[in-house]
This record gives sequence, structure tokens and C-alpha cells, in this order.
Amino acid sequence: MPELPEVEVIRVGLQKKIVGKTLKKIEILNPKTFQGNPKEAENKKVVDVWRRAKMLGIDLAGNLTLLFHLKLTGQLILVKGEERVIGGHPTEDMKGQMPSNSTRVIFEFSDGAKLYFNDQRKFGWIKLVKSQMSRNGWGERGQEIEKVLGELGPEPLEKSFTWEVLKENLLKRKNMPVKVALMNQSLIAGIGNIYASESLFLAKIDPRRKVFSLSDAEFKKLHQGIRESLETAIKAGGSTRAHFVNVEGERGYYLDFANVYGKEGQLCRRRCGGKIEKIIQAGRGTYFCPNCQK
DNA sequence: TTAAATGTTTAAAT
DNA sequence: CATTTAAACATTTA
Repeated sequence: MPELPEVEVIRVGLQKKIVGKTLKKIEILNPKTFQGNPKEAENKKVVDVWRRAKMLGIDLAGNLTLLFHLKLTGQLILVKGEERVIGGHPTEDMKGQMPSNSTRVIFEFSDGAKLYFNDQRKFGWIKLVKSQMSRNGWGERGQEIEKVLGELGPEPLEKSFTWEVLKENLLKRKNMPVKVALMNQSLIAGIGNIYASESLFLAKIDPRRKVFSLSDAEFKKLHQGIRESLETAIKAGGSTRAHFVNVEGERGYYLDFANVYGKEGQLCRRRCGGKIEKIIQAGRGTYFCPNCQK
């Protein structure tokens, strides 16, 4: 599940907590989850934590990078004593004892902190690759990383992502329903099933509309809606709150902020009188208000 | 029992 | 060729 906001929240949490620590040991419980030789990463210091689209990178000294993709059910849980940083797919057991039965890989740091990579459906992965990076943007990053990251569109929260860029990129799939195009990572990076629906709700655009039918005014509203939905979610801590909490203090995740996602049958929050509907597009559930999304 | 689940890739069908 | 849709991956929960 995790989409851009959830991964970003994890990134911020880990950045604060593990940069400067030394990775002592990597324990692999599910071999398919980890690609590369874990021994190469052991006894290396964490230099940086970054995000691109829905992928997370942990740079290690010695020009190595641990790349993570959480796919649908991945979660990262950093535990040190009573303190936890939690993020990713929201489940109840992420608050409980670690490792849990969905723990696939455990990273142990020299100060005793442990980072658990949990993934119920085992779609997620971790790859150890060479960094070959400079700090001058993505074009400068190593070929190996570029290959793993694939062809990704612009980051929607960067300043350079204007409504014109949104329009230009979406129009590469002009015949597609706008909601389906929004989830295409090569057009815009990081938007998945939740925030595609949420952004369109904020923009008051029907998810079934084909891209070519959108006016400039609608592209502008959609641009605004994307930024607002992502930023709101990041501020709220993503759908899972990756805050620094005690085991007891953890509460209140599960999409409290969503307007339409998972709200089938409920009244539209705009009080327009409409009822949230669920339809299937490209095999995925889409939620929208048929009354005020035109 | 069947369906669906915050993702992505690839094969098959239009 | 350009698009779309379905299937696959693996597991749990409603």
C-alpha cells in the first residue's frame, strides 16, 4: 500500500533516527525479499535516507544503497527500547511484538536498535546496490539505481511540478480515464490508488473522464488536489502514523483523513447530498461522489 | 466460498 | 501500433 505520503513519513522518521548509526547485521527470514549479498552492508554506517516515488533508499558508507519497495503490504518498524517509528501498511500487529509473523528481514544496528521489514503478501523487496551517486539530482545517480527505479515521472511535490507539467504528462495517455492515468508512475511518480481517488475528489472531477476532455481549469484544480491530498496525508503522518511513540501511545491510523477512499455508501463530506460510490477501473477500486465530481 | 486488498510487471485481447 | 484488461505474484481478512 504505501504510497508517496506513507513512504515520505517513514523517510523522515528514519532519517532522524538512523543516520550516523552503523548497521551491524542483516537477518533474512524470507530469502526472496532480499536481493544482493547482505554481508557487504554489514558494519557500514548509514549516510542518508531518501525517497523517490514510492521507493525508499538508505545510503551506506562505501557507496552502497539499500533500496526498498513496500508494494501493497510492506511496513518498516524501527524499535529501540520503548520507542518506535512505524510506517507503511496499517495493521494491528505492527504495534505488537517484533518480529511478527510477517517479518521478512531484520536490520540490527550497533546501538541495539532494530529495523523490521514486514510484508504480509511478500510482494515487497529490498535490493542492495552500488550508490554511485552524487548529490546533483536523479540524472547523476548510478546506472544501477536508475535501472531499478525505472522510468518515473516527476515528483508531484517538487516546485517544478506545475499544472502545465501535469497536463503535458497526463496527455501522453489522453484516452485513458484520468484516474487510471494518475496512477501511471511514468507520468507522475508516487500516486497510487488512495490518492488518485482523493485528488480527483478535491478537484471535483469524475474519475471516469478521459484525459483529453479536461479543460485547463480542471488540470489546475487537479494539480491543486494532488498537492493538497499528498501534503495533508504527510502532515497527518500518512495512513499509518510513523511518529515517535511508545507502544501504548500508538493509535489512530486507518485513513482518518480520507474523503472518499473506503467510504462507499457514506454521504459526501461536502454535504452536497451525494453518496460515495465505488466502481472498478483497470482492476482497482475507485471511490467518488457522483454528485459533485463532474 | 468468493472477493478484495495503499503495487507493478507482463502477457493477452481490443 | 496504441490501449486496455487480465493475470500473476502470496497472504490474510471480510
